[in-house]
Amino acid sequence: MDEKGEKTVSSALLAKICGRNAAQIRKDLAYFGEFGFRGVGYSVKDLLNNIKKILGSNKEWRMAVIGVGNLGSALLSYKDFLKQNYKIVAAFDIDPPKVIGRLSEKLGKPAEVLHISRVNEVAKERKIDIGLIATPPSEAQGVANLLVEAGIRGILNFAPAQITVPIGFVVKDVFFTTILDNLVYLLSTETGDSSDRK
Amino acid sequence: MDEKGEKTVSSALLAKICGRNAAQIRKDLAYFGEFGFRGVGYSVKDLLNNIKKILGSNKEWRMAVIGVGNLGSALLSYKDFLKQNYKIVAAFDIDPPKVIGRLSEKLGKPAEVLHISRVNEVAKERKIDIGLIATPPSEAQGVANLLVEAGIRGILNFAPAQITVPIGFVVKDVFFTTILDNLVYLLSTETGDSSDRK
DNA sequence: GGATGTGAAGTCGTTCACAGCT
DNA sequence: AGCTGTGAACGACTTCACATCC
Repeated sequence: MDEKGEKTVSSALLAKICGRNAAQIRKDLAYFGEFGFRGVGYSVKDLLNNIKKILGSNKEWRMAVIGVGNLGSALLSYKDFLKQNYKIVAAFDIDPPKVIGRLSEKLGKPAEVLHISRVNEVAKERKIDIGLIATPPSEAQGVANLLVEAGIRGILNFAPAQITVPIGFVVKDVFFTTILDNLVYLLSTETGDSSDRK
Repeated sequence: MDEKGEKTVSSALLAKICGRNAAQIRKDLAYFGEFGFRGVGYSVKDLLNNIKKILGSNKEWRMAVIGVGNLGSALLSYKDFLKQNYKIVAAFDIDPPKVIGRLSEKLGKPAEVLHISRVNEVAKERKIDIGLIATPPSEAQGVANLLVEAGIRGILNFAPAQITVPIGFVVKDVFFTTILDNLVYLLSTETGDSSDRK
């Protein structure tokens, strides 16, 4: 909307777009502050900024990929689709030489992949906020421990393994198999519902 | 538990394992039928079968990967971690020759990747139930249309694009960026909460 | 007039607590 | 005695509806 030059937006319009109730939109926004103007709506620009502040996407988040196999490579090349404020600033693997060769072929330039043992040092240097675990499941907890030691507070875990971290750290799992199970449930109940529920 | 030879399990134990309330477990199970025995608990074997039936994981689900780039390759090699009842039975791309070379190197055997134009024909032959879209976002809707035409009712969409399908078809998105946004929100609220909420 | 912010009402899901079966 | 299945109590979230302000 901002790009389209829209100046204001109403809760009713936002609700329509998101497929929710307008009161829901207002309640949720009002929870974080008074962003709107009665009789007018919300300033698109201000609302955007406020939401960014709320979600933490006003600051740059620096990420490292750990495990440069198929999935890790996909993440590295996926970076074009990441929002501006996410940056992949390092890649680690247990066998960088092997991986670098494969990656360089693909990317057409020598890729930098560091040995996992350097996480601690590099985390400080490059101010890494978040680690993306893309290792085999057997290594996931070990890698998580290294990340915790390195003071990296956020972990996005792609390995199909349960990971635990001390309080103060946050892990979020990306288990596509769970979503697949969900899809299959919907398919087998045969309701013919095409919506995308949680 | 079944593998460990456990014969029965109580809602209290299941609740502990899942970190939920025991009544919740009972209510949820009771919704689908009367699986338990008063004074005893649930038969592990029976419960397992019943849950499989409910979730639709008692039947084999045949899947195709569409788009064999980094992500698609990752999916193809991920198959070891898939449950027994999920099978990847085909891979499609717009440029199979190129992809096959790259894949074969990796897998050490000539990989079979078909041209996307053959989806319709192959979907019937191989009884494909589910399509995994791993193309660039710009191609996602087009591929979805092909899958729909081919009568593939389930789509797991990895491309960062919104896809719509006719009623009777089901799309589930795997947007790891959404989970990343969520992680970042938790990190920036600084609550130090390490749990893995929805 | 028109859209927000918000108490009040309503709805939905969770937990309690116990009757009933093994 | 033990544990399920479930009505009733409870709590949380959603929607309504309107006073309030631009």
